Amino acid sequence: MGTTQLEPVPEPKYWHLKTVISEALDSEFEVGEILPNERALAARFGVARATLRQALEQLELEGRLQRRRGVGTTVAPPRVGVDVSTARHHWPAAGEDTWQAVDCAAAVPPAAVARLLDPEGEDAPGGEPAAARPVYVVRRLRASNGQSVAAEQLYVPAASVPDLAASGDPAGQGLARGVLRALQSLPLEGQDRAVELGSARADDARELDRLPGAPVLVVTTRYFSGGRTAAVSVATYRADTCRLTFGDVGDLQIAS
Amino acid sequence: MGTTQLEPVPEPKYWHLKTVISEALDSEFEVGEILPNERALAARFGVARATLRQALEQLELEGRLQRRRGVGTTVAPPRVGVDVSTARHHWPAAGEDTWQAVDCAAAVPPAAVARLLDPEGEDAPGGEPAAARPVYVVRRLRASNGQSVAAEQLYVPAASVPDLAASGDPAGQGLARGVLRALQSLPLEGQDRAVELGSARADDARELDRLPGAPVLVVTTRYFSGGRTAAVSVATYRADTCRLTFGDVGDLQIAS
DNA sequence: TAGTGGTCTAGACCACTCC
DNA sequence: GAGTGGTCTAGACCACTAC
Repeated sequence: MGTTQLEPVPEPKYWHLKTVISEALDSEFEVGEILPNERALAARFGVARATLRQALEQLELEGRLQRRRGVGTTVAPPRVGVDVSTARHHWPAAGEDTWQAVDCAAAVPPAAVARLLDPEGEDAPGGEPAAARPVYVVRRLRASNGQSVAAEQLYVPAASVPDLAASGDPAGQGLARGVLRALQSLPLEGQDRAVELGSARADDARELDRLPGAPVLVVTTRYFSGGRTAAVSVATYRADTCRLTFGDVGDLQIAS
Repeated sequence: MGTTQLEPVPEPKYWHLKTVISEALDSEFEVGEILPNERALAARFGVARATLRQALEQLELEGRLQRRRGVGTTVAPPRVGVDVSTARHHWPAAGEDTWQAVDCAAAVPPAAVARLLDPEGEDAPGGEPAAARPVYVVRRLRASNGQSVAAEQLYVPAASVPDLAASGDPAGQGLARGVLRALQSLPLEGQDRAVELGSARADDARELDRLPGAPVLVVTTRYFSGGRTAAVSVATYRADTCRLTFGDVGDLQIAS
């Protein structure tokens, strides 16, 4: 490309750069191939490194590139589709293949989650503010092709799993499985899902092998039982490598 | 906050800044209020403007802030939930309330869309490569509370709407409505949906009142009819202001 | 015209990975 | 230790909005 000069309404340099590099990725590079380093690329295009980085950041956001500190910038494979459909209502399962329970502890949920668990914000019978009531927090990881693609925290009020207290008090992974098992016995009356853009918290970022603040797709699910919100799941998916799919093909079978 | 010193494993400044500002937004600002300008904020926190901007960018990505050139930075209202559920299969409708048809033209679809329309990549009977066959491209806008939240291009192969050619050849909005009407008469056998992160193309950005490259949620829908993919919709939603909801509450009615 | 956010530069140093 | 991407600085100018 030699059209760097004479832009009548000059688009930003980083935007133009992004286009040029994107086309080069299509025609001259294979998946997994490593690009020249940022200083070399900046020199080649005659821009400051910060400007080049702005273009690379966009391409990484779009899932075209993958950058790793100390290693380099590589051409990313196409995003993997991960199924998050709600065709059949079901509780998070304990012995599931896609999700793996990692840990569980009792904790006070963040305010946003507390609002979902208890929209009216009513106090507990004892007068304790509902928002400050601790809940079980089950942490799970979702893998796909050996890669971690999502980290979830599942918030379960103790009231939703009353028989759990009787079964002693195992810790960590054992407790996680116990909570998931206890949920299975409840009648699931409906669920509710939302997807939005977020940035990875430090702990989720670590489990997803990303830096804190990396862009993620946050999937929030409410599970309804007994006329109440019995559990809330907040799952963060790597936005760079994932495409969330809602399979809903009806009576037709599609190859792909 | 005075814990700027003595970080044993110092987190990045912009990350710390983001946290501090985020807490300030919760406690000291109202929705719609304008913040001090970037130069003033950078001076107040003792960082370079670029560092401050990194924090603001993250907060904008999370939907906490809204920045407009020439105006300032304001506290954003909570994200609006927009329903994209597929509970009942249905074609995009012509006289719908949420979507408004804007335009229509015949064009060659981008390669990614061509692959969805024709997974086998088979040639047309005449020998013309299928990927180069033009399709109707209907552009629609989705508004919510007077704000444009999404821009869509709906790709409809001429083969999907055979009776359309007979009805003359209106232009623009008229053609758009004609294509949508013609789709209604087809039996819809299923649909398929995916959500991923993208950055706004220049034309979509203009219609969404954002800068090119702004983060968007891209919702791709395939409509199946007659054993084929009869149409493909690519809708880009403003990621900063939107939360995509998949209402699927079953037999339960939830307030909120 | 003044003030805002958006772009860009040319440096510097740090954290990390790999050899 | 060499090389990578990540963070940060202190400037500059531009495009846009509002008065």
